[in-house]
Amino acid sequence: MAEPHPLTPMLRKLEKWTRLGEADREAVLGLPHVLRTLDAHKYIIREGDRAENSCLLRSGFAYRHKIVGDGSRQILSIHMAGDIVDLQNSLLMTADHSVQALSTVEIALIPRGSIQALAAAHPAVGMAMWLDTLIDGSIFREWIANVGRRDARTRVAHLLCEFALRQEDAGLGERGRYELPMTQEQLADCTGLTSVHVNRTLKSLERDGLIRRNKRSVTIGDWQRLGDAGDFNPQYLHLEIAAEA
Amino acid sequence: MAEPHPLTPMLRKLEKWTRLGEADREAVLGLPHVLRTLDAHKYIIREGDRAENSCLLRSGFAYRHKIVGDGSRQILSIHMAGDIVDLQNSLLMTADHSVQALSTVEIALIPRGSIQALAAAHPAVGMAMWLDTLIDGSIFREWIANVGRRDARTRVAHLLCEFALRQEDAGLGERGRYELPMTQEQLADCTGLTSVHVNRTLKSLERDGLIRRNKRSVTIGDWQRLGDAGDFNPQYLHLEIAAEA
DNA sequence: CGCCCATTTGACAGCTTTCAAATCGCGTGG
DNA sequence: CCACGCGATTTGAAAGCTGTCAAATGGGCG
Repeated sequence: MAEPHPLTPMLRKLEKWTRLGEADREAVLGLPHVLRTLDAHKYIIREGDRAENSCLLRSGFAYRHKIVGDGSRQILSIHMAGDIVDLQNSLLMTADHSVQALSTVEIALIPRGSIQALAAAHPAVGMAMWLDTLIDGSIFREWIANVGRRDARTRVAHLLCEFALRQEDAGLGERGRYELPMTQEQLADCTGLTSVHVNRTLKSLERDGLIRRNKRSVTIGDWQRLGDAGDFNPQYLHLEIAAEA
Repeated sequence: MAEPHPLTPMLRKLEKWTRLGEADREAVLGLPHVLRTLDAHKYIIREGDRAENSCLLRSGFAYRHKIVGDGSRQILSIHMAGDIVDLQNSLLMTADHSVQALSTVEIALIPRGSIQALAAAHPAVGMAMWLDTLIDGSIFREWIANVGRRDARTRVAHLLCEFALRQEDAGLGERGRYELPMTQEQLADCTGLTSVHVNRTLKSLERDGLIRRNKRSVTIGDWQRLGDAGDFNPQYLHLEIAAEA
């Protein structure tokens, strides 16, 4: 009957690679926070805002993006339940991008000062958060390569593979079939393409039997072939690899 | 006459935003390390390698890159004296990209275990390294937007602006004129273009009076106009902004 | 049932790439 | 001091992937 503690997903995330002591765990759960529920499209943070909070995504999906000079949008990453979306706000003063809800989301806002104090008082927790940031960086690097050097078909297939594994890892489904809560326009903004071309690409992948689509759900017909088509090597997600001395 | 300590640049980097205590400083300088000098083109780390060391770049330039399925290369970031290039190696097990020397470089290799121990024993240093990682991430995000949503001219101009500010910040020159130690092919791999098109773009920027070139040195004729052409907002570099509670 | 947004589709334009070949820059050897 | 060699830079012409513009179709919701 006891509700699980609202920050449990954060603990799960941090303990995926690091073992925390009891005092560390208590300190994490003891973080002050404000719970919010936001509808799809609502902003969680806006580029240029003074960073006040870090944000734990407790349920739902969100995305980070930037608007460039000509007004077009580039999505930088997609986040799902358990992700700590704005850890950089703990140390950087100004948000350099926006974060928006993709679906209805439940979030916990944690004041930056508390995150800093936690890291200072509990180095093991600090290192776990640092590790999370490092993995974030690894995914960003893969996205640079994806939009910079792959053709449309490969980019889209790569993105579909990434979602499959991350959703599976987050316990939200299996890699063979999952919900893709994004419009084709949003997929286009992830891949640096146009929605028109994403549509053609998706249909091409479907025609070739690599995926099947139904509403917003994606079924991967042939994981091996989709991975090949997407030049996908999951190593950059660091799903398995633990940190150790 | 006393040689400056080889790890001094690391201290400079870490103390740019954070104030460290005397014990912290000593701990950083006390890090075990191996000094190396590598010629241009040599690998500092190869994708897939088991990560053993983090690497402080003491002088020279280096770049990180990935090779995608069709064999083409995407450069992920450029590094210059003072940068700590492979901090992610401290916590992640496997290198997900390669790092190569762009010029002759002097590096210091620091065992991952020592970095971890340092972060555990000196939380302030750990947080400074974390902050460095966060800024890295911010630059990666800007690069995603750059290759994903800007046209060739804008991408190249943006890159030139970034180099100008970063070299100035690193104390290697002034923003109005600096050495660009890269071939046009490498510039192409930074921007997701071909070297042919980079060449045309550079000439176009030059023809319009935004830059002048001489060998590998770049003079920025009109900083304002180049910044506009490159849709450049330096905020993402977090050059000024300090962390505070 | 009707509105609105997302998905599709077609024709055409255009930015970049590709493919080659010429020129340039510079260190090396005669 | 000049010729040679090789990688980098330039240039031109043509092809192609992706974007643009419009319009039709489809699906969910009040």
